[in-house]
Amino acid sequence: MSDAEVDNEVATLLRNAEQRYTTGRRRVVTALRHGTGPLTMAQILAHDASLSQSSVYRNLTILEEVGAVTRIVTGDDFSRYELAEHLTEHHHHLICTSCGDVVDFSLDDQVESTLDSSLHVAASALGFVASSHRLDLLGTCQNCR
Amino acid sequence: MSDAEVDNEVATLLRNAEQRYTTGRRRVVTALRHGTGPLTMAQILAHDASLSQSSVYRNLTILEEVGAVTRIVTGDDFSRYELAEHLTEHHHHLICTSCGDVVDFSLDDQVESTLDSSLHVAASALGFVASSHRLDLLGTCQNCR
DNA sequence: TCCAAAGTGAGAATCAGTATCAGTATTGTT
DNA sequence: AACAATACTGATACTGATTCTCACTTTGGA
Ligand SMILES: [Mn+2]
Ligand SMILES: [Mn+2]
Ligand SMILES: [Zn+2]
Ligand SMILES: [Zn+2]
Repeated sequence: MSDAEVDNEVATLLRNAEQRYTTGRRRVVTALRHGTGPLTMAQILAHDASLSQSSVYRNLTILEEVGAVTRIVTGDDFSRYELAEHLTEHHHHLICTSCGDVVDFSLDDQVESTLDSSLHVAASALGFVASSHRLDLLGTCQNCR
Repeated sequence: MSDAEVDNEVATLLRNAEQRYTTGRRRVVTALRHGTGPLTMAQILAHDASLSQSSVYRNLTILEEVGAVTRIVTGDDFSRYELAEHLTEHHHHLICTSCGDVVDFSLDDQVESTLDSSLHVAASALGFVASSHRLDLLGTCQNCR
């Protein structure tokens, strides 16, 4: 999805929720488009010094509510935020247990689909209706070795 | 692994770290053995009213450090704690996005092993040394439908 | 141009989790 | 058994990421 298409889609999502696509929100989306993984608040603010922390938090919450942003929790003290998968692609996260850094990665479509079907079987055995999965790889990144 | 074996193993892990296996720590381990998924602080305290919150937090941290307990973060505001996988079995979590409840589930060994090899391939392509994976299924539990 | 509704940002408040510390329990030693 | 050294406990204070508040600003429609 091109930058313009993402922008369009975010605009639509916000409009449908009767929210405006303000400059601040555009800047947050731009920040999230950068980087190789989900970003922390500190990273977002570092990327765009014109942003105010309280507004970014508020806008991330709204963007998440309308389905444009996903909040990622990895285990350290900070949440991380990324564009929702329907604006990017389905992917997963490599989480460095040493420095906490998070980067995206993807699996073959075939692995994904066999995984998905196994998951649905396991889920329905427990009366659970599955909507999505989350798969993280824990280990050590290149820098930390 | 039987109750006694788990107890033994936890005792060894603590001893090796020059920590004692006190009554309070035994009670925490007992609480974690109950339930069908990782437990929140509130659930642990509800299971055993004799426990004091600050000591349970401290002891969970120690039990995690010695490798007896794993801390799980699912996205709501509370951490959850479970016995480490080498004291139970490798498994994953169904997370209800409505009520926040978390229950364990497992996949076929075969699915696990093909998944693991795909993950290692993807990881090494990015200079990442993988040590374990984490797989959650998000959806709606039986109660919430 | 005006108005009403939505958004902003600086600071206060919240709250899960952590640190402190005086008192208690356990271990090893004589 | 008595003692000292060390670990543990639990009430409480503190921390820090996130959320809330509210006076002010911006936006979009009439
Ligand atoms: Mn996947
Ligand atoms: Mn697995
Ligand atoms: Zn690292
Ligand atoms: Zn539920």
